[in-house]
Amino acid sequence: MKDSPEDQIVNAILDAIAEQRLPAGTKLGEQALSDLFSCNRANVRRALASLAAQQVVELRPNRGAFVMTPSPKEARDIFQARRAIERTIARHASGQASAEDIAFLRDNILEEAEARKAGDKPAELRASRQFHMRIAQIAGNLVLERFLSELTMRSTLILGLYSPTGSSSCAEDEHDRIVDALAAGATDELVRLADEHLRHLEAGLNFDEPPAAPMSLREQLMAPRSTPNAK
Amino acid sequence: MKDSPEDQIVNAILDAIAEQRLPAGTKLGEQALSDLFSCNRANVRRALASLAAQQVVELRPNRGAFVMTPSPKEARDIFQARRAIERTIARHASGQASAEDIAFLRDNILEEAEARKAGDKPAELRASRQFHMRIAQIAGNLVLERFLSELTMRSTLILGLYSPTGSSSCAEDEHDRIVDALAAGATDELVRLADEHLRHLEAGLNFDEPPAAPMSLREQLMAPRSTPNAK
DNA sequence: TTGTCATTTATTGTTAACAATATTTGACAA
DNA sequence: TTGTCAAATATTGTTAACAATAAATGACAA
Repeated sequence: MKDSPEDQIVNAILDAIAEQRLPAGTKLGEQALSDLFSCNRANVRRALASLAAQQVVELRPNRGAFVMTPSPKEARDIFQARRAIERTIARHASGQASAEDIAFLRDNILEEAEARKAGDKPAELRASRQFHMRIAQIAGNLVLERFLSELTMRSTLILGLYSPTGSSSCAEDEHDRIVDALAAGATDELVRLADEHLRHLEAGLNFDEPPAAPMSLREQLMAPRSTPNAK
Repeated sequence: MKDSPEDQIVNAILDAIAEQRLPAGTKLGEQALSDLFSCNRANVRRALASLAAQQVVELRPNRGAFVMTPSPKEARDIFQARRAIERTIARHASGQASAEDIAFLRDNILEEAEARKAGDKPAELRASRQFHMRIAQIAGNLVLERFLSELTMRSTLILGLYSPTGSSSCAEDEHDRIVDALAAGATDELVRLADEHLRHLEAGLNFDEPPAAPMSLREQLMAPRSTPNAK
């Protein structure tokens, strides 16, 4: 059961984006990737085509592949779609959660809180994402699960761009109450909480100041310092 | 504004599937495609990777690419997801349709009816699909629009597999009433009609007899006749 | 005839070389 | 210094050849 090199690349990039290690706008050079994963460029190319089909990567002809930079309008669309899908998921998950599911989710909340306290952003984001995805699994619809997977990925990019650092992830007590409703089989309550939860997340965004300029790998390493130019 | 060869292939295949000219299970050979579109295999490969990411094509390692054959369980998931998404779309489209939108939709209904009378299945399917997609455009959410595009594509495959030939497409009077509700801005009514419409479509499926065996291009041309074997 | 197996053929997977296109660099002039 | 332009470099796009794998063919034996 070994993954094809192409899947490896796709998954590695998706993971990196989900944990905000790859910010929006980062250039994904073919050479760099084929070196990293020690495979030929053909595989890299196919992987990038897959990611582009999922709208996670933008393919500019003759320029290369870049991590997608969602516009404010796209951000709105994505969160709107997320609400529609997560509400549906909540409705179908209600009453379907096993004891292990509930245990997993409670444990996951602790994990996220710890990561937040420790200042480990990647771990925090990973836990938060797992929370939402686990509920999707409970709902048992693979199509909705895949859609949500794509949307959480893009949400992470949005948070990285438009979130006044810090408010970027979910309020943990909301997760708490969601598990309570899920365990109690309170469908309407669960749907309401899911919707509210996402509205809060979206409300924390700030589109006023333009997103930080797209970075290349070079610029990330050049240490911007305090731009020593001026008059 | 010319399409890249890769996009051409992707769109040609999507169109063919949407009009049921390419049935589920058809093998998509790399050579055949690169000949058809007179491009190199690298482009074909990337196109197939994109289609696989959209779950419209299945990639079997060392075997090639095949038009996806949705299982009954997948069919259920797909229609469930479609209801969730089209309901949301209906809600957002309500009150947003321009006069041209309504005119287009009314015209589209006629077109579909004519195609049906003429026995032109591809034209009928194309019109029906356009109907749903136009409403998605009115709703103005590109994410939901793309999701629906993928789901209608896969729905067509499902209808081709599990529909007792004939009932395969939408009841036209339902489309009529949907346009009425859309034009009147009757949101709740519109959502209800959309949901019902999809339930009717799904109810017409029959999973009892197994889907026709996966076809290769050869078998499609060999003229199956009445299998002259027996005792 | 019918089933099995080795051989042949076709198809997919991989790699490398080359062409076309951007990007960077550095020289030069204002 | 600052702006512009040409040369140099790096990156993406295309193509062809080869290797690995699966499918089809045909010979052979029962």
